[in-house]
Amino acid sequence: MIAEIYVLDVPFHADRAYTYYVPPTLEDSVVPGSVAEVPFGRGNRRMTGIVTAVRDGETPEGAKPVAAVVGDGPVLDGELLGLCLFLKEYTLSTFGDALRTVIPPNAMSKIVTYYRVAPAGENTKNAMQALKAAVGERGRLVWSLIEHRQRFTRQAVQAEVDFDCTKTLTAMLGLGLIEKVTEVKRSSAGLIRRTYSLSSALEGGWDAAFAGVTGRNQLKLLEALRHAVEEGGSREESALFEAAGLTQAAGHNAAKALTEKGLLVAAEETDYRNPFTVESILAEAETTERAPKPVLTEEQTGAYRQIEELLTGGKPAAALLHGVTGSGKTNVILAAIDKVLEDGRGAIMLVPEIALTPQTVGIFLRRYGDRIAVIHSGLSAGERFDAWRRIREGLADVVIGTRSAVFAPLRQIGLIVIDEEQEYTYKSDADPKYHAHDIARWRCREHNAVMLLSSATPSVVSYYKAKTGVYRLVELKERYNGAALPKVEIVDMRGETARGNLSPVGARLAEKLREDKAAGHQAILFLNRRGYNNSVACRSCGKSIKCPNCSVTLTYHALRSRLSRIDKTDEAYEENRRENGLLVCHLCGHREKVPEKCPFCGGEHFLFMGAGTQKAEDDVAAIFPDLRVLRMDYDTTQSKFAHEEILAKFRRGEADVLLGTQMVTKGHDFPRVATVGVLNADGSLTVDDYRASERTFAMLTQVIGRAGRADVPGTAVIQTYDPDSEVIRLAAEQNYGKFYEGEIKLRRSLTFPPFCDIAVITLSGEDEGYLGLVTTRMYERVIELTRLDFRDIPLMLYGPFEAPIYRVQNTCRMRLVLKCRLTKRTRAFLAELLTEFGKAGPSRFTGGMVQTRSARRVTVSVDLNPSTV
DNA sequence: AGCACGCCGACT
DNA sequence: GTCGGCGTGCTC
Repeated sequence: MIAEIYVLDVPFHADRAYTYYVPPTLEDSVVPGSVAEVPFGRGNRRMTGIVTAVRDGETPEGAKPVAAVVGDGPVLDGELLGLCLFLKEYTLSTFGDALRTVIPPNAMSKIVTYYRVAPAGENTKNAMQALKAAVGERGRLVWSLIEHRQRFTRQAVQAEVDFDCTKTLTAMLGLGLIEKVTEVKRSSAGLIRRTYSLSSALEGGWDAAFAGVTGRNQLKLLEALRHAVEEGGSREESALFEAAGLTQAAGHNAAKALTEKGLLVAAEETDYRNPFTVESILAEAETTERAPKPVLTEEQTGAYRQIEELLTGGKPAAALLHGVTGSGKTNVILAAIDKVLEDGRGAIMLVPEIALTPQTVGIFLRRYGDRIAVIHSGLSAGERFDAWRRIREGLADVVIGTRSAVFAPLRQIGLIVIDEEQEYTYKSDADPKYHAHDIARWRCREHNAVMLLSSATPSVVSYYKAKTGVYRLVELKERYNGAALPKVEIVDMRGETARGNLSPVGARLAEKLREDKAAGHQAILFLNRRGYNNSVACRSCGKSIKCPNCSVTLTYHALRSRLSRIDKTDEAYEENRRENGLLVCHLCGHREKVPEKCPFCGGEHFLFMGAGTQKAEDDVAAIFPDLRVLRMDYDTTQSKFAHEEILAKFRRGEADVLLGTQMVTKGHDFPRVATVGVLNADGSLTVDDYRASERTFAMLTQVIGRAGRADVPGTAVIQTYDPDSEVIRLAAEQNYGKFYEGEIKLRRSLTFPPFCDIAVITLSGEDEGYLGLVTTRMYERVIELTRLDFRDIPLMLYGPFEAPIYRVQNTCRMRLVLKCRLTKRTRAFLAELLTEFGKAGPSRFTGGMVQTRSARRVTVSVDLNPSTV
């Protein structure tokens, strides 16, 4: 019997099925989807692999035997195995990356290789002598590092020395000083995490604790804990044992001893609570009753009927539910899910971001209760695995979650809903760079299920597919419960600036804020830029201060929550800035003080330009001292539950204004909000991306929809420097149809999606010159291949370009952009390119023109239809 | 990626 | 002479 096995952790160009033979003893357990331990490579090192196929037949020349099968039974069923293979081919990723996306890390046993010091024997002393002779000073150094460790990995040693330690370790291995061990790290069965902390009853803190201990393992454990506490590491049991270099058993003993001495306290807990438990939602709703089946309006019923028809058709299908804000799309979705559940199948509902859509989640939890599994990036590994198992075991059959929830291991899928389908969070930007739409479509085919995209402002690509019959188009045109659309006012900010109003809040918006306050209403202000000032420029030479590692200007962030408002031209103001804030890079996190002198010309005065959310908050507070402002942006939502807390506070009426970035525009439903203000509507239009209009339209439509939901008549004030903009005008009218018509014409004439696909090849490396060389070679190779072996695929090649942000963390990035049609054949071409590059290595790829060694690292990645171009 | 093999220059 | 750095090739 022979098995096809994908070995994990191999580079792209070696990532294929390898043929192993199955020893008779393993014939029962080697099945597709099972995890195998196999010898791989010249050294036959133990690697983890996934069996993708099994068949009878002659053992081919050179096949090695499967060493063992790990875990109980296959980790992947047929569908998910197929999904991994699909992901690999579709996104040009490795099988291993695909696998790790499809299943949670805890679900699979894996093989770990490490070294340990051989038990001291007769020949250790002799070996030490030989060691010195064989590997010299390096051997001594490595030995001193590992001598007292129970076990260690090569990487751990490599991290501490500046030479290649592989040879030294190999020599030690040969001398019998150390031994190599492989171990199967079993999938985690339990979900309880035990953490340790220093006993609070202990007087004298760490010093006292260390004074009370003599045992070596105990000291190691204590030291690891102190390190974790002081450096912010994990205090979780196994992490501590590992950091202390202790085996599980030794760690347990040490921990037990320390606990008995009263020095340590153990706590069994989950890292943090899942905020979306049924209990917490029901408690907030002050009811334990399940939400009843929603009552549909006539129009909603019509929409539902169309979807029902697809659901009962027994064939895979896709539909786009296009409904204006407030038309009750959620009701239609709930009805469709009810139908699917009645038929004994499950449903997946994707949302752009869980933390920003607590209301949607709440609605689903109230309706489906314990049948729901919630999946999002904030889950700890244990929580994620727990949710995954509940789904796989059939305990949960409604899954709601972000992008990765599309992989939920439901046995029978009836419906996959993608809410706010145009959101770019559905595209992954890490390998495998998949789009949730494509995964949903593939799975729906496998399950004869329906993919339902839903949005008030669909992406142009999806709407085109609906218009051309690829998707069924289902439209909702009425705002339900008759709520009127908010009144939209477009304010020309050029006039404001001319009148000397430098505040990001114009006169008209200020007036509305006053009215709202007087009437007891609330307002939302949106500004798509965080920080205080966008950039800081020298008054003498006009140059702005840039990040030393990246090619972007630094943003000024105030450290104190409020800077006192002083006249902008005052020198004292500048001094104030210098003392109370920092320049921050939004790409790499670099921070520095505002310099005393301009690094270019030595000038001593700086201009602080452009307003971010921090400054807007300050200005609003200064203009309206009695308004209570809540700011919600990246900086104020870093702690756990920060989103939820800010939103809850605002909902309870503890603030008058909610001011923030993109995250204030999402589907929150605040009944008391009368006014929404867009402080700078042009910000997203000036971005150099063919979807800039589409994004701006969606964003403005969304913000406008936040105004005046219930009985409060709403107003949206859109401030812009380009009041004639067609996009802004159409968004104000909420006229998607007309926006689409204009946009699709443009896309057709310029050949942009949906009339082509875009593949972006990015090359990155630290040495600029060398990167340029490799990029040129890659460019030439693309031309060669498309003239020869791949003459048949139509494409247009652009570039090489510098990436829009050329340098990030000192790594330069070059790009080749291809307009093409993504077919099997195009993918094969790109795979060939990647394989050649990987096999040959950059040095031969450039024909031997090699520069300094350390710089000779260039990585290539391909992104198909990326979320930003 | 990781490992082994084989080729060169700089040392004892 | 040989150690170790470095390039090359291959992975069932």
